[in-house]
Formats: sequence, C-alpha cells, structure tokens
Amino acid sequence: MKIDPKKPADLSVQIAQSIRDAIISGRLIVDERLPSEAELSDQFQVSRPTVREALKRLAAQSLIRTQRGATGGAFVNRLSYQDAYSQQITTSTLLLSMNAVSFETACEARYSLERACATLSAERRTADHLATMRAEIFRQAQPGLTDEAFCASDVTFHRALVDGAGNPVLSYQLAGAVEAMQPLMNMITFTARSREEIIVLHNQIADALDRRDAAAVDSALVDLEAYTRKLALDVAKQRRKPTE
Amino acid sequence: MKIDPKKPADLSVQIAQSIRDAIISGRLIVDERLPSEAELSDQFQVSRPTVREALKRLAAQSLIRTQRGATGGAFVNRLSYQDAYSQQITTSTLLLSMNAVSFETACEARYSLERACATLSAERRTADHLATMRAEIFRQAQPGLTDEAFCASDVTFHRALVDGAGNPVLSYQLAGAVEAMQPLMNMITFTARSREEIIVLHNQIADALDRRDAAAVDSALVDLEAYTRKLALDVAKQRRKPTE
DNA sequence: GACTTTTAAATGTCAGACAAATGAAATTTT
DNA sequence: AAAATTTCATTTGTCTGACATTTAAAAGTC
Repeated sequence: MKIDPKKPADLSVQIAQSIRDAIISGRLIVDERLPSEAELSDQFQVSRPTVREALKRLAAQSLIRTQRGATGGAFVNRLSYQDAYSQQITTSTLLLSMNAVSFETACEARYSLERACATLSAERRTADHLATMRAEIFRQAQPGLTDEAFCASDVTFHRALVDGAGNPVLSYQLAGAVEAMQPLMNMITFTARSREEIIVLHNQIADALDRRDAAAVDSALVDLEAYTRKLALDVAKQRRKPTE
Repeated sequence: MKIDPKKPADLSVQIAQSIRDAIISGRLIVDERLPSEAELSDQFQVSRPTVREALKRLAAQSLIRTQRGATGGAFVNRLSYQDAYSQQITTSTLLLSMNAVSFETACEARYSLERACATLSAERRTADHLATMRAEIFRQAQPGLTDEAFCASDVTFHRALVDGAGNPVLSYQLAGAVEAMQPLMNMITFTARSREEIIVLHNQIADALDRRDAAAVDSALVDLEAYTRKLALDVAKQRRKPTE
C-alpha cells in the first residue's frame, strides 16, 4: 500500500481511500486486523496523527472498528444490516431536511417503494409480522397517545409490512424511505378523526395480508397515500391562513 | 456546546456527535462556518488533534467540508443528491459483498423497486430519458464490447428508466439498489446470444415507455428479471461442474 | 486606479510524549 | 498442580507545541 506524496488531495484522504479500496476489493477481509497506527505511519511515511485522521474517517463509515489494549488495533468491520440501516436513515433524513424535499415527493417515493414490497409481503408474511401489525394498530387506537408516539407506531407498522417481504435488502432500502419521512410526518397533527381513518386503512392492509390478497393490500396503500397527502395539504392550508 | 468529559465514549466521538446533533437539529445551518479548530478545542476543553479527528468523522459523512486559508474553516455542507448517491452506493455495495447476499435476493430487491418506478416513469418520462435509453441500447449492440462496458451501459439504461419517474428521492433510493448489483452482475459472462435477448427486452421497455404503456413496461421488467436470474443460475451451474 | 507584495488566519502535518486499556505472561499463593 | 494475583508489553487515546501550506484581505507601489 502506497500513496502519492505530492499530487492531489490531503494525505489523510489518500490514506483513507487506499485502505477503503483494499477493503472493497477484498485485499483486506472481514475481522482482519490492520497494522498498528505506528506501522501504518511507517508504511505510508506520514505521522501518526495523519494516520489516525484517516482511520477516523473509515470508522465514521463503519468500515473499521478500533479496540484498545495489547491485542487491540483497527479491524475490518462486517457491515451489519443494522449499521447500514442507521447510515441509510441518517443520510436520507439529512437529504430530505437540507434539500427542502416536498412532502408530496417524499410521500410518493415512500409509498411507491412500499407497494413494491406489498406484493411479496402478501405471499411471504409470517404470523409474526401480522401479529406485530395488529399490535401496533391496537396501540394506535389508544386514547391519549401523543402524535410522536402515533408516528413511531406507524413506522413500526409499516416496517413489519416491509419485513414481511422476507428480503433483507428490500428492508434495508425501505428503512431510509420510511424513517426519513418521520420528521415530515411529525409536522402533521393527527386528530382523533384522522387517526380513526388511518386505523381503518391499517386494518384493511392487515386483513388483506391475512388472506394474502396482494391486490387489496395495494389498493389500501393507495388510499393511505392519498389520505396522508390530504392531511399534509390541510396542514399547509392551515399554515397559510392561521387566523381562520 | 459541551460534552461530558468522563462518562462513556471517546472524546472525538462525543464531539462529533455533539456537532452532528447541532446540524441535524438545525442549530447549525447550511453553509454556516463552524468555529476554528483552535476555538473548538477551547470550547470543548480538548486538544486540537482530538477536535480534528471529530471533524474528519463528520467530513467522511459529507456533513461538513473544510477549506484552508484566511477565510477557511469547516462549513456545514448541504448534502447534495450526488453526495447521498455515492454514500448510498458505497454502503449498499459493501453490505452485499460482506454479507454474502445471494444473487436472487439482490435481484429481487432491485427489480421490485425498479418496477415501482416504472409506472411513474411511463407517465412522466421525457424525450431525454428515452433518448438516453435508446443510445444505451445501441451501445449494447456494438460487437467487441467488454462485459464490464456492457454492464455499465446496462446501469445507465436502468438509471434513465428510474430517473424518468421524475422523483429525485426515488432516484436516490434506487441508485444503491441498481449500482450495488453491478459487482454481482459482473460475474456473469454475457454471451452474444444473451446480449441479444437482453437488448430485445430493453427495446420492449423503451417502446412501452414511448407509448406510455405502464403495464407493458412492467411485464418486460418481469421478463428481464426472470432472464437475469436464469443467466446467474447458469453461471452457478457451470461453476459447480467446470469440466462438463 | 491597477497591480504587486505583505501579512494574518486558518487548516494540514509533524514529532515526541504520556495516559489508559487490555490481554498475556510471569509470579505468588493456596 | 491449580488458581489467583501481579507485572508487563502493546496499542489506542490524548496532549503539547511547532512548522508548512494555503488563501484572501490589507498594505504598498507604480
């Protein structure tokens, strides 16, 4: 492993890139220990702080983990679905909040993807997935639930629907779309009336999944999307005329 | 901004978390300049190298950018779709390669998502998207094209299809699914015969999009998925009996 | 006024040191 | 001999202080 000492970017960027390439290409395999920081600074002919900055960059992406002590060091990390989920969620959330993505755009993306899962979920969902969904519907019907708690339950419900497809890659992709919507959803005030409507639709979805009726799931999701967009539109209207 | 000097994790992790929270919560807004490294080390009561490690973590996630010079410093970065794409692709690629995701699982996820876009794309695709797809089909028919170049063209084709939906959030979500498949696709040897088949299906997709026939696009995508899985299966068979 | 030079501020890098954690080896105790 | 304890070497985490490099603005020059 060597780097170009003069040409383009900062040294720590180059070193991070070099190690990243080694991991992606498979020259460094999972759980393999990297040379110690002292050895790396020798190899790359840079100081230890520079090596450390490079390692911190990789750690921030969950590509390595570090451990102190005699047998410690930096190890190539197996990127778990959990790690990937949370990175995906952070990125998606920031992307939406920093780029002023409209509610309509985010909502459309989310429900399009979710409907893609629904067909598979109707086929493969287990009793467990259904039980989770029923439990969340029950929770959503509780009086005195805060809007945040209602939203959180909504996310759990939809994740169960997605997980029912039995495809972890799909679940990972959807995690971002569903969870990144949450800050936007939290701006909605859910009245008792609108909660009722949503629960009706949730029940339709659960019932349809129960009898493995993909078309009915899809149709209920379309209705749910339409209703969600209507709610958001009402909020926007209220904001424009706050006195009325 | 303060940190707990004794409790849980490393200082640079705490500092990074503290600044990250400030960005996500909106206390630091886009293009705002952070205090200089010297000022931050004063504020957090840590040394400059520690502050720098924290900043490098944030830079690795594209949350900040740094600039040298008199008016330089660290600035809150607007997470562009481009940045989000590339992070998404890196994460998805690693997730697939490190967790031995089967070709079937990845393929199913990809085509499920892609079909979700196709309906919207049939409605909204512009002449530009169609032109890109036709151009890529033409390229794919060129003799002497390497397998890698064929795959790359395939990715461009499918991205045009996805972009046709006119929803940047969808495009972002799909980027990971489509591009992360490429290393897996590269393991397939595309014979002249199989390229012909794929081009036929690509043409079906382009034609269907041309006349805005969502059902026909969907059907062609289903066929393409089935054919892709068949090709992968053949490769796997060949590997098991290399002498036959 | 336009151009050049200087200067100050900021990040990037380096060197050397100490602190803290940690597992393994060496030692002592039972 | 086995178990518990201590020592010890290794490695990451952090600090201090310094120098190099970049950059834009201020000062100076024609």
